[in-house]
Amino acid sequence: MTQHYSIGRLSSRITNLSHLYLNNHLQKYGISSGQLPILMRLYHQDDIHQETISHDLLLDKTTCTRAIKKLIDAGFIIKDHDPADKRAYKIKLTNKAINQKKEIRHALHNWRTILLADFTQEEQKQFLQYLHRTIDNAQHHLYQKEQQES
Amino acid sequence: MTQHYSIGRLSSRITNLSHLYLNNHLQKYGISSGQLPILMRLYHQDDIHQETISHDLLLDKTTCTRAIKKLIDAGFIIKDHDPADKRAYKIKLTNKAINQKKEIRHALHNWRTILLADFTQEEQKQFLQYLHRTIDNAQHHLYQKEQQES
DNA sequence: ACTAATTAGTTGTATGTGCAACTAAAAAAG
DNA sequence: CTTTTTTAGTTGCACATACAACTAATTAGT
Repeated sequence: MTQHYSIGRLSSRITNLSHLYLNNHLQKYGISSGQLPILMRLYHQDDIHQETISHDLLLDKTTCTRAIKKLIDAGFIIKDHDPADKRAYKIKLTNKAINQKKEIRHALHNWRTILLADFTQEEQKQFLQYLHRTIDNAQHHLYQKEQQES
Repeated sequence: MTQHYSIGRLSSRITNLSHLYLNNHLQKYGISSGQLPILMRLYHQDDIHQETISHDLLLDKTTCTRAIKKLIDAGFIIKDHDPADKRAYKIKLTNKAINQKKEIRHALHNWRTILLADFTQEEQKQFLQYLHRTIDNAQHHLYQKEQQES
C-alpha cells in the first residue's frame, strides 16, 4: 500500500465500508444504506416535505425521490399530497417504521462504536469537528454560499 | 440541519464533494474521479497487474476492470497480456498520461489544500491519522484479517 | 389579472461501486 | 500426470448518487 492516500480516497473508503456494514444489518428490514439517512431524518421529525429532507441531508432531490420510493415499497413511510401546496408531498412514518426505530438506530450506533473503537472521548469530538470543517471548506469553495445553520 | 450526522454521512458528503470538484477539473483530460485513484497509483509505479491495483486501492476488481477500460479509452494507459502469466495483464502508462502527470497531480493537491484550508500542520496530521484509524477499525471488524502493511 | 420566474417533484441518463457467477489459466494435491 | 483448487479478469445485475430536462403548481413582476 503506497500510503499516500488523499482525503477523498479515505472518505470514500469509509463510505464504502459503512455501506457494507449497514446493508448487512439492514437487509432484514428490507432497506439498505441509501435509505437510512432519510429514515433517520424522519425519526427525528416526520410529516415534512421531500424538499426539506433533501436540503437537510444535502442530497440531490432525485436521490431522495428514489430512496423515498424504496422506503414506501418497504412499508416504512407514506407520502400524501400537501393540501396547502399541491406540488409538494408530506412524508410520514408508518407504524412499522416507528416500531423498528430503536433497533435501526441501534445498528447505526453500533457502527459508530466500531469505527471509533479506540478513540478517546476527546478524539471523537475532534474527529467529528475535523470532518465538519472539511465539509464546510469544500462547500464554501464549491458554492461560496448556502452556509446552513448548525 | 439536525446536526446529528453519522461518520458515514459525513464521509459520504466529503466523497461526493470531492467527486464534484475532481470531475470538474478532470473533464478536460477526458477522465473523471473514478479513474483518478488508479491513475495516481500508476503514476507512483506502473507496469503492474490489475490485481495489484485493486489490492492496493482496496477497490473491487470489477470496479478496476471498468475504470481501467475508461483509462484505455481516454488514451492514458495500455494493457498487455503478461507473457509470464497468461491470465493476467500488465498495465502501463502512455506518453499522454506521463505528459499530464504534473497537472493532474496538481488538481488533486489543490483539492487537498481546499479541504484542509484552515487546518494547522498538526491538525492535518491528526485528521489523516483519524481517518486511517477509522478505516482500520472498520476493516478489522468486517474482515478480521488482511491487515495490509503500511 | 396575466405573464414570467421560481419551486417541488419525476424521469432519463450516466458514473462509481460491489457481489455473484462465470471463463480461462496456473498452482496444488493426489 | 490427472484432478482439484486457486487466481486474474470479465459480465450481469443492483444500488447510491447526480445532472439535465421535464411537468405541474405557486409566487413575483408589471
